[in-house]
Amino acid sequence: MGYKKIKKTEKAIPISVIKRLPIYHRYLNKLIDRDVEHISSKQLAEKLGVTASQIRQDLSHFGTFGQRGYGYRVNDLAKAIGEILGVNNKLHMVLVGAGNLGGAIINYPNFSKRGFIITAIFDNDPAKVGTKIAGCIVLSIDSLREYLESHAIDIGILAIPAEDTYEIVKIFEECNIKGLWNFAPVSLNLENVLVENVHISESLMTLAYQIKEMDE
Amino acid sequence: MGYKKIKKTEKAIPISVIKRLPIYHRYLNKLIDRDVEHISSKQLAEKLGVTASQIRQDLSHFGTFGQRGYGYRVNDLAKAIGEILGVNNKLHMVLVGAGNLGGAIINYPNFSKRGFIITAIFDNDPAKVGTKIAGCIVLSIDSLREYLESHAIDIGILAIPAEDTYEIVKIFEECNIKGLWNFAPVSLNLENVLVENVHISESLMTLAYQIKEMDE
DNA sequence: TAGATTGTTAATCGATTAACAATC
DNA sequence: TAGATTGTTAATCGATTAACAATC
Repeated sequence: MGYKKIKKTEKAIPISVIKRLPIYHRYLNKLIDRDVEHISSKQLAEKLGVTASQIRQDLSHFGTFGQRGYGYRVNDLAKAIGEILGVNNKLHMVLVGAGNLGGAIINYPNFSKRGFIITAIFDNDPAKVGTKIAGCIVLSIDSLREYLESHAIDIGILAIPAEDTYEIVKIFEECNIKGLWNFAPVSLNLENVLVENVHISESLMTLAYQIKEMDE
Repeated sequence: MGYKKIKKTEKAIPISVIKRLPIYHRYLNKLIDRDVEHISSKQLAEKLGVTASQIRQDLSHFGTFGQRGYGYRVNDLAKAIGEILGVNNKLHMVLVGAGNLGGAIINYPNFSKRGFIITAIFDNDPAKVGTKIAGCIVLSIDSLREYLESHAIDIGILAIPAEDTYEIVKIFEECNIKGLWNFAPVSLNLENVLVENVHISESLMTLAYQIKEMDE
């Protein structure tokens, strides 16, 4: 509970707004690839399954980006949202867990292009230590703390089983990590660390529920 | 847009409530493993980072599950939520994309225990066709349509690149799939298919934004 | 019984949508 | 100019929190 820091800007931006920005950003970049020059909030809304009003309202938190009567220049808007999100800021990350999921994350497309740099991988399986995944060497989990103490790491990625989570999270907390991107099937809520829980199996259960309801 | 079907029960349950149920469910099962017999909404709320009021409000959509002055029997509540979510219903799924992410999904722990059955894997890489992943054979993407037409499949899992998504989604739509669990970096919004978009890279960008804000 | 905690109603808060003047 | 579409304010809608009587 409790704010870590009061923002300087007038009002805090709702997290629901922030969560939509990357979605707008991705689609705008797709439009750039297709050489689309401009788009109205209405057209964008239809493509993304939101309302035009919501897009304009969301953007208004950050400034004015369009032209009345014309819409938005795709290039300009993509760039503006990219800047808001800080897509060009470099963030250093370490991955814990060199299993299937860890491999999938590290191989995720355009990851490094977006400024996300994985500098080391850690695993507790001696058979994996010393091997390379996507050009990055796997280190022993025993060296995680020392590594964090001697490198400036922003984000820890947890791709580990639920039962190992507590122990690993403790190390990250004690080393003052800024954020954790958590794929472990555990809901993390930490006092001093920003956490993004990727609730993979929860999302499947939500889908399953909706299918069940549809069938009556 | 538009509702597919009006629910028979008095009021539709908000999706925000449904999304929290699997989180409660998972933690209750953890408590069962630890032989915890009962828990109050207050205790549960503290552990999960929500309010006690919200937990009681959420549960009240489905009935009454606790005892005043005592709290909830962990076993009973876990079972009740499990039934609401339909965790014992079998759902048949096919996975499209036998890459790292596909492998991670199919190896996700307790997947099949929860009634989620992956019956086939499809890929467009001839080198992968015929191989086995987690005991399941990889078929050619060319046979997806025929497979869907001849088997009762509830959910399609998309673990494919963005550029292949449109083509594959079309097949699923035409074969009247009930739901799609989408890991491709595209926002899907379909008229007649329930979609759960797992916005992996969007969630990282959200975390990155928050870290940037924290640093001012 | 006295203390605790639910289930539920009411109050608050926040987010989405609608509407429209401004203006390109 | 006329038409289109923004940016923004106001209205609506929905979700969360607070409060408390019911009751174990």
